[in-house]
Order: sequence, then C-alpha cells, then structure tokens
Amino acid sequence: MSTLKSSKQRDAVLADLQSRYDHPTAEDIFLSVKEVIPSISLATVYRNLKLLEGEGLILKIPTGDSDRFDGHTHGHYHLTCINCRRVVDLEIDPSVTLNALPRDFDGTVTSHSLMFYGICPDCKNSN
Amino acid sequence: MSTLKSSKQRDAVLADLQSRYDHPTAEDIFLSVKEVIPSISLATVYRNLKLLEGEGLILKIPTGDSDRFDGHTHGHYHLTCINCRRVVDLEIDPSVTLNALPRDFDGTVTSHSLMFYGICPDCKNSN
DNA sequence: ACGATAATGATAACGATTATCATTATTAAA
DNA sequence: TTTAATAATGATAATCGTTATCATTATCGT
Repeated sequence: MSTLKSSKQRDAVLADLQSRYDHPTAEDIFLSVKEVIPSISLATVYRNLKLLEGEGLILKIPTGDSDRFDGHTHGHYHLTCINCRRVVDLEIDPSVTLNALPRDFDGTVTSHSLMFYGICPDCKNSN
Repeated sequence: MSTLKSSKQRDAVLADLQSRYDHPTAEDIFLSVKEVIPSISLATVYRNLKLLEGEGLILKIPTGDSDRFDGHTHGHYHLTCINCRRVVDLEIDPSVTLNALPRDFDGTVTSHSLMFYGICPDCKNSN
C-alpha cells in the first residue's frame, strides 16, 4: 500500500489545528494556513484533514452543517451552540453518570447526544 | 406566524419512521414512503423531516456522511459501524459513568463522542 | 362554497466535499 | 547526487446531499 510522504502543507494544517481551541471548518483552516503558505489549495486542506484523521492526529466533528475539526484528541466533550452554531469545548468530570450530565454550566445545555463508533453485531458476526 | 396544516405525506413520513428501528437516510425514507404514496417527492420528504424534527417528533443524527433519522425520541444511544456505516441502537444503563462507557457489547466499541446542544457562554452573556 | 395560506411535486440552485489530472516534491536506492 | 518511483500539490470539474423556487393543489376556518 501507499506510504505517507511528508509535506509542508500537511505539517502546516496540523500545526494550525493544534494551535487553536476553536473548532474550525475546512474553509477556516484553509484561510488560516493560506497566511503561511499562500499557494495552498482548498483541496489540499481537505485531503490532509482526511489523512490526519486517519492517522488519529485530529478529530472530525460532524455537526449537521459543515464538519468541524479538532487538533486536540484527549478526551473532552463539545457543545454546539444552537444560537451561533459555534462548537465549544466542555470539560466534564468523567465520574459523572449519564443520567446526571450537565444541564447547566457557564452556558445552558438543552440536550445531548452520545455516539459510539465501532463494529456492529452484524459485521462482527459475519467475518 | 404560520400554522401547520395536516398532510398525508407528513403523516406517512412519521409513520414510516416510527415503524422501523434502523436509522434511515432521507433517501431511504423517500423510497419506503413511495410504496404507499407513489407521487411523493424527495423534496417533500426533506421538508417534512425538518418540520417533524422542529416539532420534536423525530431526531436527526449527523454522522459525517448523510444524516440519519430516528422516530424514537426516548433516551437511547447509537453506534456508527465503521465497517458498514450502519447506525444501530445501543441501550446503556444511565447509571454508568462516563469513564466506564462500554468498550464492549454485542459488537465492539472503539471510541465515542458526546455532543451537547444549548447556548454557549458568549451567546448567554450577550443578550 | 370561499378565501387565505400551507403543502405539494418538479426541478433548479446551492454548498460542502471529492475526483481528476498534469505538474512538482519527496524518498530510497543505485 | 542522479535517478526512478510515486506521493502530494494546485486548479478545477464533478458529485452528492440538501434547500430554494414556483406554479398548482389541499386544508381549514369562516
């Protein structure tokens, strides 16, 4: 299979993502990295975001509208603001139980959704 | 403001969603409801999914690819299969803590993400 | 029935993301 | 250090999911 070769564009995308604590879209990252590498193409940003996600170096956050990305992969959670559509970090004590998840913090929580990723029973049993 | 009028198309979309336990895309629902109302348009399905979601009668599940929908709004969770891309239900004891979320059930869990919805601190403080 | 307007079906338009392709950069080996 | 193989790039076309438009039809209170 193909082996990864280094590129300054990919390094710059990763560096940008690791330096910020908002949750930018691909377009946001493109505009930001463009200041450092003016010739970079939006397609290159998308390509490298996908590669970096595959490497486990960044996280893709599906939101219903444009995907957001996060350069910090340690366990933490997010809140999507239903007013401004921003995605902000939310630190939660991991000893809290599901039925006691925050309804209230510095902002206001109205609901939550929990998605697991893995192998479904059907796929697991048909190998 | 505008008041909702009943329509058999909307009723059919809701009935379809409430009768099934997979997590169909808008296209899936379109094909299924088409068997009952052959003249229905894909646009009508999208329109009504949005209306029903606004009414709180169904749930939209963002997944990174096409959105999925769920006609069962009681508290339960989902697993996205990274192999077949299906979304399946996952019942979890609500007394479990975040740091003890399942790594294992009938299938296999490799990771999870928790998204909250509400008002972010900035929006809350600038009203 | 009637009038106001919400809902429909058909389809064009849109925005986000991916594919294509000719060119350039990286890498390991000669 | 050339060279050959191939991964990565930039530009842009294509795709795909979803939304907007618009003329027509259905619903509902009067």
